[in-house]
Amino acid sequence: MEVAVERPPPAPQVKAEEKRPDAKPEIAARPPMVGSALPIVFESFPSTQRDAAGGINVKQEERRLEAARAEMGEVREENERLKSMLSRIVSQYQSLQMHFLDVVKVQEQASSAAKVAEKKLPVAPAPAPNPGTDDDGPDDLVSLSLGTRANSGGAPRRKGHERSSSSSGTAETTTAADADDQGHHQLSLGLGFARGNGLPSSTTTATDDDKASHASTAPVLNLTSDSSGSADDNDDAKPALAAAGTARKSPSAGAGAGDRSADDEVQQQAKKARVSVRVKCDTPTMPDGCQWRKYGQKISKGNPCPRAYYRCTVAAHCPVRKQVQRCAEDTSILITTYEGAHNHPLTPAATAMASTTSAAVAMLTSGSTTSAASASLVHGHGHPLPAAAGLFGPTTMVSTAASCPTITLDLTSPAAPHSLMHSSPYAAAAAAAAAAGFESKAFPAAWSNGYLAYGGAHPSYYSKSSTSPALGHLFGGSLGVPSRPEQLYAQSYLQRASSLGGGHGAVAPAAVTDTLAKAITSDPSFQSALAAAITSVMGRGGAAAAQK
DNA sequence: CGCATTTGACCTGCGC
DNA sequence: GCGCAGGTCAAATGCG
Repeated sequence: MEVAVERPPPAPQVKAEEKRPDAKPEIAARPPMVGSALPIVFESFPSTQRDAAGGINVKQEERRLEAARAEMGEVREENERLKSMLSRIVSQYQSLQMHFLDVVKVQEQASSAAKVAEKKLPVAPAPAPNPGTDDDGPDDLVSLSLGTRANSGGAPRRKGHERSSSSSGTAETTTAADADDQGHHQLSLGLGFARGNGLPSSTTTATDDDKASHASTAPVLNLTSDSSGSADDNDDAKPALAAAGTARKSPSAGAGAGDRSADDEVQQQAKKARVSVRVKCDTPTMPDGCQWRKYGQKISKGNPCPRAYYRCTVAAHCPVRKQVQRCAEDTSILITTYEGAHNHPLTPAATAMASTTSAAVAMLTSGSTTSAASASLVHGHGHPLPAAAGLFGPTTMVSTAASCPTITLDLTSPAAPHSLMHSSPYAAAAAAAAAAGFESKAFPAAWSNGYLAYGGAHPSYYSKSSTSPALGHLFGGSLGVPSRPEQLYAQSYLQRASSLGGGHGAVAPAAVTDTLAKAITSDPSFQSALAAAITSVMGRGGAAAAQK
């Protein structure tokens, strides 16, 4: 087994990054979140503060300036602490990965010895074990590709809805190369399952898709859910594997699906898993950075609050939908259920949420099927659902009993951020978000200064978004999505390792918690962006380690 | 006037 | 097969 490496070139992920020529891959080299390097706009000291007589209340202004300087100093210190913490996390990750690679090597040696002994057996992929079994071999390595899809130059990009789209002008597949051809970088939300070695099917798929989609400007749909795809892959050998319990029962399932259009199939795949997010929110919908159009409302059984149905309207044919419903027990809690994958560039904040939810979907789908392609998450050992719990922390629930398996990120329970920090940074962020109440929409001066002005440089993204553009700048435009599989791998592995190791892997100082709480109270969508940021940072460390 | 929302009708899947 | 519930459609309505 080897770590699946899908490393697209570090193309700009969002337009925000294009505005930052100084952006560097290392987080430590980034411009500080708050510092003199940033064009801070002192909005809180406008010229209108001058008195009407034309004189200046010098004392008052000086006092304010001093306060602002002190505040900046504090934030700078926090920033330094954060940076040191991140570097520590990265180094710890690297050592963990070295250890992991050692283990992998030992396993590879063992499995190669076993293969020598079983030379008679065909090479065909064995039927996937039940999720949770520990006999995932190296071949079962599955990695998750989340996010930016720059032209990866033939790198495995997709495994799943492999299907010839050449016969239809409504093809839903467009490759990253196409996106580049069209002059925009496709920051998309992809859940790709890439084999750690070989990848014959994905490679051919990419080629086919390239051919088919060159004539099309259809948008990308990257949610590569596993059941159908794997059924397509293996329908001759493992027909029963398609019965993952989530797909609509279709007699024509498989590569030769006759009546079902490609669009339908994509829809089916996108519908398989959902992510439900529970947050305390006073607004009608959770500000997640996307534009939504309401298309229906229903009173569902057991809840007097109506359930609203929204469709993403950022792109014309974006398949993403969400359901919004208030909790029956506590109407201040908003339950937002996301379904599908965006086929268009996202704002950083929306990307963060999308990556969070899609990562949850990845966890879910990796554990909800028995296909070989999705035998388990990344390192493929143990129980996928616990793995999901490890990623998302104690505030996560996974429900696979329903026809549409749903993973619930409960950001309302007042969990203890400090303890959660030990097991999952994401959970810590979620808990911090919960502790912060997720309610304030006001930006304190420290956050509104500079960031808003700077981040607002991309009106095309934020013209109608309900989410502050500040987030885009906060994360440098490059943290929206863990763009490489090893990033998620890194995240998952580090979290697991750190939890196994008694929590010494990702211990955060209390100051970080304070920072989180401060930031989260600044913007309701910060928690999602933060989650993606942590994911990305850790992933970056993982990528750096993988290159060594 | 165009767009978003509302809302009743219709469709589909699932359980009995 | 029937009924129920969830989900979607589309005409009507409201709003800027």
